[in-house]
Amino acid sequence: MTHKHNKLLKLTDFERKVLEFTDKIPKGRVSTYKLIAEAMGKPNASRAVGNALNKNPLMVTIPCHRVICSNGDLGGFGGGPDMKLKILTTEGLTFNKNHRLVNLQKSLYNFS
DNA sequence: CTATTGACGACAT
DNA sequence: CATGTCGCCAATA
Repeated sequence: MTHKHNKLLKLTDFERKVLEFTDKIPKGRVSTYKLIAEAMGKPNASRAVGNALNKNPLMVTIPCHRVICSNGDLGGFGGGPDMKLKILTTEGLTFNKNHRLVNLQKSLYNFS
């Protein structure tokens, strides 16, 4: 614990904030990299948001699988896109043949 | 300080 | 719809 990996304490403010928002997304709903960036007051940092999530795939308690692309596309995932799809499907969401979330608007969680 | 690297996004083809 | 290009941004080397 002392010299081992305690990533939690190495988080930058930006990363911590991203995880805070992500943690608010309820099961069965999703948000997007873009929306989180906007919620943070940095509307053009969607890419950085994704990178922040990528750095912390170890945070099992935080539902990073519920963050997808603005166009409904799946987006990335540490455990692989197939796993992300499987989890979200289990949570009640549906994706079409083009790996796009069906009825994105309806599933979007509103921050603020 | 500069360069590179991505779980992105908007647009053009 | 699929793919490519370019702009953005924070973290790292």
